[in-house]
Amino acid sequence: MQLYNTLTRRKEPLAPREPGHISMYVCGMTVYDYCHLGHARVMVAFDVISRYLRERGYNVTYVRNITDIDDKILKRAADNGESIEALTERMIAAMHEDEARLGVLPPDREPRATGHVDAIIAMIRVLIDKGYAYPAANGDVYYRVREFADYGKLNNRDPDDMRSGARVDVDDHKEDPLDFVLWKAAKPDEARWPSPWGDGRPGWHIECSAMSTGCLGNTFDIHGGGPDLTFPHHENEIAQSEAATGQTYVNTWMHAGAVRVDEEKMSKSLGNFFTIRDVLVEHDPEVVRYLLVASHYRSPINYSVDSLSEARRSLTRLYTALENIDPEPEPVSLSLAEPSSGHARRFAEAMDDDFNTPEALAVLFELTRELNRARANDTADVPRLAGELRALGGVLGLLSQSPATFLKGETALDEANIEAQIARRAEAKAARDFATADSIRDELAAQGIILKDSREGTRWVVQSSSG
RNA sequence: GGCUGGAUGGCAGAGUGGUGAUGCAGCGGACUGCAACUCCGUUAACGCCGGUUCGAUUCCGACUCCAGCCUCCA
Repeated sequence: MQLYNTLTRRKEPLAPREPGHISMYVCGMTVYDYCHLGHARVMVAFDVISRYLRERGYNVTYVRNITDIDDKILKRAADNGESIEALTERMIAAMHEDEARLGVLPPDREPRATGHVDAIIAMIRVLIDKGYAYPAANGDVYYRVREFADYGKLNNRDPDDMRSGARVDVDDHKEDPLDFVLWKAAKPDEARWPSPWGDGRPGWHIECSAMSTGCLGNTFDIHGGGPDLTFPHHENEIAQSEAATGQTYVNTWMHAGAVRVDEEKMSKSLGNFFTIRDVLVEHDPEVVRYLLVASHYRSPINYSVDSLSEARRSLTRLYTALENIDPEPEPVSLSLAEPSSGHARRFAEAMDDDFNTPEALAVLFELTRELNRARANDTADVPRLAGELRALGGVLGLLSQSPATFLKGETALDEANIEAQIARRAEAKAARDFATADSIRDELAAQGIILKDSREGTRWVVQSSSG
């Protein structure tokens, strides 16, 4: 397998530290608000990655943290007049709900910053002892960036070129403007933990260093996150972790592409974000997931109503091929490490190449065509092909619902009435009263119900208003 | 200004040194009472200028434009 490594800026063969086992840490959410589509992209991207690695035979330990103490959380809780804990618990529950609806499997571990303050303090202490950090007079503790020779290696940045003051806050308490905070002294009435440097709370970057190495060891295989985390967050994680342990922190850095709206980056700070739950009011979660998987995980994608309806039409083609399979699709065991069929092999080749999901989807469509052909000819391959389509789709977290559910939607339609209309139309057709038959079909069409005649009778699907 | 990445047919989106991505849309045909679904066929692309090569969309260089990061952000 080949994985693109942000650190080296090229694809490299996957070489797990421990044969057959992959340790993966992904930066998760700061839980002060609902998740938006940018979060969805990261969750889905690494969900697909972990699913595929497992399908490929690796034993994966997937850790994704929750940042549950942070300036934005303090502010939001105060604005809402609720406790920090009430806010974060509410948002964590919402996040779990959102990801479940998107078909994202839970990570193996979900450590929270507030649950690892001891480990954070211990790491800061090591950094101070080694001369990489210093307590300041105001009670903060800072990381001494100039002390870490490799600083900037992830982003190809030279500290000497990062003109102090340009966009970095000049802070009297720092020795150097590039230094960043490891421990933040608590102001009166702020949430606090005791520490050797006074009451306070962890800085943002240090929690990931402490939790990732705590869960996975000083060196692990894959570290992932959103596109905007490469600097400074991940650069700082490297500085902290490698200074503290003296070992390589991460072998492969992986970053998802940005989600844009109207050609502008979607972000909380710009306020142009769509929350997952808002989008799911109008759209099937699997359509959203399809949209996210239809582009390579590193490419930027533009979110729009049009792109969603196109995703829906594409997914409809896959589900249509699986509709009313008789006999039932065969359960297929894929064994993607040594694929048996041509489709599985090409699917695996695509995914082996840095998780090329668009190419993998192309294989699903080719399989779909073959399945449709087999159905038209009534060949014995139908259950096997259908089972294979389902199984390969499942690796991407797609095709998980029944075709009828997807195609007919969750609408509160009176199915008995629809069937009665269809029966009435069948009678009219039998009597060659096509005017009546067509008017019945038109009436149903006006309600968004599309009829499809076949040898076995008439089936119907709902044409989504959103495409 | 610095650092990354990108520019592919009407749209979305992979990929490749010489032949078909794929999906949606279009066109022709089959199926159908007519449609829808499906199938068969088909149109159509590689930002710009140089270089390497028998041959470049693919490799190299310049240029133009776009995006992300450099500030909390997934």
